[in-house]
Amino acid sequence: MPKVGMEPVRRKALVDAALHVIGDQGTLSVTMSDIARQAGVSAALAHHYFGSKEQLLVETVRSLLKQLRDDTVTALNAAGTPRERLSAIVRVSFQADQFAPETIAAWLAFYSEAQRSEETRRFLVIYARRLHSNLVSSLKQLCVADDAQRIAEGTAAMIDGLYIRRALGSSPVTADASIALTDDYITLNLHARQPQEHAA
Amino acid sequence: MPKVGMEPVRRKALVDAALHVIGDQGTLSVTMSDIARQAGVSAALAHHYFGSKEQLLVETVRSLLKQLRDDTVTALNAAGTPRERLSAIVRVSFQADQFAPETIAAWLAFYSEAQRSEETRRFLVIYARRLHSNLVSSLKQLCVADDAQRIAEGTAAMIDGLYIRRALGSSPVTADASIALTDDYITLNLHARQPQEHAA
DNA sequence: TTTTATTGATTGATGGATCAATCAAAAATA
DNA sequence: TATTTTTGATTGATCCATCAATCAATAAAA
Repeated sequence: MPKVGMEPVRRKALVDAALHVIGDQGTLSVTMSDIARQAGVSAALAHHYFGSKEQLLVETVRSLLKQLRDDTVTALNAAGTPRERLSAIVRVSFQADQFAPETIAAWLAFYSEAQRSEETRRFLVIYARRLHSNLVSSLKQLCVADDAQRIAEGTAAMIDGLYIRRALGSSPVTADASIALTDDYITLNLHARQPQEHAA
Repeated sequence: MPKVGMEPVRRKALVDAALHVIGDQGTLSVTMSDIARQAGVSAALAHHYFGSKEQLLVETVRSLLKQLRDDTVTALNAAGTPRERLSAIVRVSFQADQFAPETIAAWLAFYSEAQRSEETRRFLVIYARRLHSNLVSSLKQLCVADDAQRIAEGTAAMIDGLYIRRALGSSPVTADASIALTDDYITLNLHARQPQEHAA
């Protein structure tokens, strides 16, 4: 069995498995065995490569975050105008894999974990900052800096809120509806505060 | 010791203790011992009155929800116009005790739990529906029904989102700022879609 | 043969649940 | 009023399952 160079393969498999199982069960209280089984290896091997469950979980948030960042970068590169960039950011947030119930359940679990794990909180704060910063960056080209901050704050909140409501699975919040709602919010704000701006 | 009629007293003490401990630790993975200790009784007594940890947790969500409902009813009674009622709903969501870090941590933990516990999800769905319904009820007097639905959806999402961002404790989301942001969202929407409405 | 990969077996700790045993107030009885 | 009986309240001790973590052993490269 043991081909050399398995480490990166196993690490990835385990992180993916963790994400899968966590999303499926909706909690971080999954066992190392659950994760290992999903990855097709023994629990002992998971410990061998990650040292502890906590470390594996940390790597898992990191991975979740990286995925989102990569998607965002790609989307931003394809967008031309500032307004298009804003829509791109919104769209990425609600695109298929991010908005899948299991993915949201995993995010939720990590948000809860952030209350305890300093490292997890750090990662989530990074996500929040990045989203905010991306929004502000485009908004500043469309309105005054002060408004840009406010609109970014509201947009970010709405995105996160739509996630939560989706997690409950109550109201049929489709991805498209979520995108429309968030995009409308931006448009509304820009039209309300910007008319006199084109003079500058 | 045993004065008769302790049951309601103990139940309340245990539920309050559960809320306290859960909010403090930010997770439902608190032990019955932790809760019982906080309530000043033995773990065995908690089992005696609630049968299981799960049941105690369910009663705890119920209590959290009841608190919010009572506050909302009070606020709505004090509000006159539909627009005032909307602001009242928003204000209640961010009022001191609801917006306290421990309370938010508890909410978050329960949202995560809803992925597993059918009963917990039921309660949270009720909360979501009630919020939505309260919003729509007032909005319909200020704009067309179709818009009312949409605005309610966005408002609810923004409220939930601001909660999450507060939970992270990153950006300094004060209660006042949150109220302003949400209220602005409502105002903006009403002004944007309503001008031609006064003709009807 | 040395190194890397891998696992089954084992363990220490934790925590939910159960239960037999107290304790004291209240009610019934004398 | 004094005495006995009953019952709710309460707990310490304990059982049992789960789980993270460790380790010694095995198997396949190199």
